[in-house]
Amino acid sequence: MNLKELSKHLGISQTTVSRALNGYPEVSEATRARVIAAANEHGYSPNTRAQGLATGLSRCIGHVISVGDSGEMVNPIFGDFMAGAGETYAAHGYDMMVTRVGQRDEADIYRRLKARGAVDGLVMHAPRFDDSRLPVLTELGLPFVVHGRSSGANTTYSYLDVNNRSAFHEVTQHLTSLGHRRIALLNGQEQLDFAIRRRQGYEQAMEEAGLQVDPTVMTQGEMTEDYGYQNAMTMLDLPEPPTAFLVSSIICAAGVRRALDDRNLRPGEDVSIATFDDCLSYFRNSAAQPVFTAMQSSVRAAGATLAQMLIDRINDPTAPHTQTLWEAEFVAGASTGPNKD
Amino acid sequence: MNLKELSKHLGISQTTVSRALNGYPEVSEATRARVIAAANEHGYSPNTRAQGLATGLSRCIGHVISVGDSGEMVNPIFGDFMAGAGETYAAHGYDMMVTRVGQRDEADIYRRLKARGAVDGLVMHAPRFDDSRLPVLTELGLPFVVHGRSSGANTTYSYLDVNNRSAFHEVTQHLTSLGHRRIALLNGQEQLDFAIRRRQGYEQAMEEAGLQVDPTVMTQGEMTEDYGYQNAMTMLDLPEPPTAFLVSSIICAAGVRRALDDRNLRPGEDVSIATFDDCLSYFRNSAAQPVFTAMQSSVRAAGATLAQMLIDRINDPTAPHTQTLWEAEFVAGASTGPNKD
DNA sequence: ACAGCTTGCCAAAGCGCTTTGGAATGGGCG
DNA sequence: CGCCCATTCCAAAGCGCTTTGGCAAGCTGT
Repeated sequence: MNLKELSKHLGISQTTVSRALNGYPEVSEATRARVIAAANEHGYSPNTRAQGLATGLSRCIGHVISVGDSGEMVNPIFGDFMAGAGETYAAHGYDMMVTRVGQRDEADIYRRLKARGAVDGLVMHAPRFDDSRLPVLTELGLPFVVHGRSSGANTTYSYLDVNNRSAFHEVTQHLTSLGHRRIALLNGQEQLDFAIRRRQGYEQAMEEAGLQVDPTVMTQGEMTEDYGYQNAMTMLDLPEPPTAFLVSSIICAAGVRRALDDRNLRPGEDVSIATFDDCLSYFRNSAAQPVFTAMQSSVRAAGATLAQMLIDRINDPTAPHTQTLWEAEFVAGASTGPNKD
Repeated sequence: MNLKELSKHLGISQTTVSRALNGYPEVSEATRARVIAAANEHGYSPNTRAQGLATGLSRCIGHVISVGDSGEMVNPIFGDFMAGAGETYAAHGYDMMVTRVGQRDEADIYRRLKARGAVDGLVMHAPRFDDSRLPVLTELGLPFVVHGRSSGANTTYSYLDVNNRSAFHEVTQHLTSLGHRRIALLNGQEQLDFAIRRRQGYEQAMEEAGLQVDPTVMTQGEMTEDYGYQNAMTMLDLPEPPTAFLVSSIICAAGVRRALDDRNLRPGEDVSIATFDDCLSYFRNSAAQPVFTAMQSSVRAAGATLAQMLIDRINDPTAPHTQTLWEAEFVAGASTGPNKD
C-alpha cells in the first residue's frame, strides 16, 4: 500500500493524505481522523526512501565501529551504548545505521556516508589523541557528536565524556590513602584519549602522594579478561609485586581477580583491585555489596544522552556546541583494603 | 555532487554515467574509466535513497534487538555478532540497520520495516519456543534468517543454530565421566529456545548416566555475572551442594568462579565448572591453556555466516531454505576435574 | 554497395513521497 | 447582495537515481 493507492481508496488527493499524516494544519480534523484510520487499517507507512528523497533527510543516525578484520576485540560496551542510544532514536523516529570498518579507512567511510546521504548525523566512537577524524567530520559539515574527547584537537565539537582524569585521580587517592605505594595500572590502549587521561589522573595522584610511578607495573592494551589475567600474573611474579591494581575495565578486573585466585591471594585482603565500571548490564557491580571498588559511569546513559545531543544538533546545526563532562561515581567495594606490607 | 552535475561536468548523459558506474556492458571501457576517475575525483557516491527508490531495494539489512526499557540485560554477544555480520555486509555493499525495541511490539516493528521499505531483509535474534514472530515474518514476505531455531514452530525458515542439545549432552557426559553425580545447571531464560535445548541435552545425559535431575540445582535467568555468582552461592549452601556447575555463558561462569573463590574452593579441584563459550573477543578462553572447560562456538562466525545466508536469500528468495547446524567444539580447560566426594 | 549487426550513447519515464502555488468552497460582514 | 478571507483541498513539480526504448555510427559479409 502506497500513498497513491491510499489516497485513491479514500477519494482524496495525495497531498491531503500526506498532510493529514504529517500533522499539517491545512487539513480538517475530520479528514485527518479518516486518513489516520485508513492508514492504520491498511498498515500504511510512508516509504522511507521516497520520503527521504523528497525531504532531503534520511532520519537515520550513523555509528561507525572499527573492528579489525582479524580477531581484534569488539568493544564490550558497544551493546549497552546502543541500547541507550536506540531508546532515544526510537522516541524521535530515527533509525540507527551501524557500519563496521577496519581502522584504516574510517574517515573515508564518513565521507561516503555523507555523499550517499545515508545519514543525517553520526556518533564518533573511541576518539584517539589528536584524532584525525575530527577535522574531516567538521569539514564535511555532517552533524556529529563524540563519545569521549580528543586531546590536542584544535577544532570545537560536541561531546559527552566522563572525567577520566578526575576519576582515576580519585580512585588512586583512595588506594594511596589505604597505604598502597606500589599500585599497578592496567590501562586501555594509550592511543585512545580516555586512556591517556586516566593515566594522567593516576600519575598525578601518585605524585601528590609522593610516590614514583614505575613503568614495570604499568601496561596498556586491549581490555580483555585475559589481558588482565596475564599482566597481573606477570606483575605478581616481580621481585616487588604491586599491592594494588588499578584497572580500566571491569572485564579486565575480572581477569586480575582470577590471577589473584590462582596465586591464592584474596582480593581486598592480600591485594587490592580498583576498576573503572561502565555499568554493563551483564556485568553488574552495584548489588547491595559491590564486588569491585570502582569509579562508575553508565555507558547506557551516555548513549541515550549523546543520541539526544545529536538530534538537537541536527535540528539546529548552528547552535553552540554542547560539551558535557560527567563525573564518575566512587563506590567502595570488597576488592580494596589497607596495605598490609 | 550528484549524477546530474557529474554528467554535465563530463559532457555525457546521466544514463551513461550511471551505467558506467554500475558496471553495465553498454559502455566503452574508455568512457567507463573516465567516469570512474571523475567520480573518485569529486567524491561522488550515488544517493542511497534515490538509488533505492529507483531500484526498489534498500541494500540494507535490519537487526531488531529487544531490550527492556528498564535495566534489562543487553545480550553480551551482540557486539561480536554484529562485527561478524558487518564484515559480510560491507563486502557486499549492504548497510546494517539496528532497531531497538521493548519485547512487546517486535512483530509490529517487522511490519513497519517492511511497509516503509526500510530493509531488504532481516535477522531475527533470540528465538523463543514456538515463536510468534516466525509466522508474522513468513507472511510478510520479507526475506529473513534466524540466529537459532524455534521448537514447535511449524513454518520452515532459514536458520543457523548451534547444536545446543548435543553440546550440553557432550559436556554433561564429560562431567559424569569424571564422577560427578550432582551437577548444577545454570541455564539461560527457558522461554528462549536455545536454553530449552541445552536443558534437554543435560537431562538426557544425566538420565543416561543413571542420575536424577534435581530442580533445586537448576535455575534459569538472564545470564549476568551476578546471576552466576548468586546462584552458585545459594547452591553451595545446600545440604548437598553440587560438585559441578554447568553454565550457559562464560560471563556467568565467571560469576560461578567468583563464588567458588569466596568459598575457598578451587575450580577444577574442589568443584568443577563447565560452560558454553561464544568465543567473545573480550573474554577469550582459548589461550594455550583454556580457563574453562567449554563447548565453543564463535558467535562472530555465526554473524558472518548468517549475513551471507540472508544475502543469498535476498538474491534468490525462492531458493529452498538453508538450515545449518553447527556442532560446538569441546575444549578441556582447567576448570574441571574428577569428583572427589 | 547495402542489409543487418553490434557498439556506444541518449532522452525521458518512473520510483513514492513532499511541497509549492493555486483553486474552490463557504461564512462573515459592510 | 457582493466582496474578502479562511478553510480545505488539489495538480503538478521535483528530489536523484535506474532503466526502457531508441537512435546513430561503425562493422561485417555478400
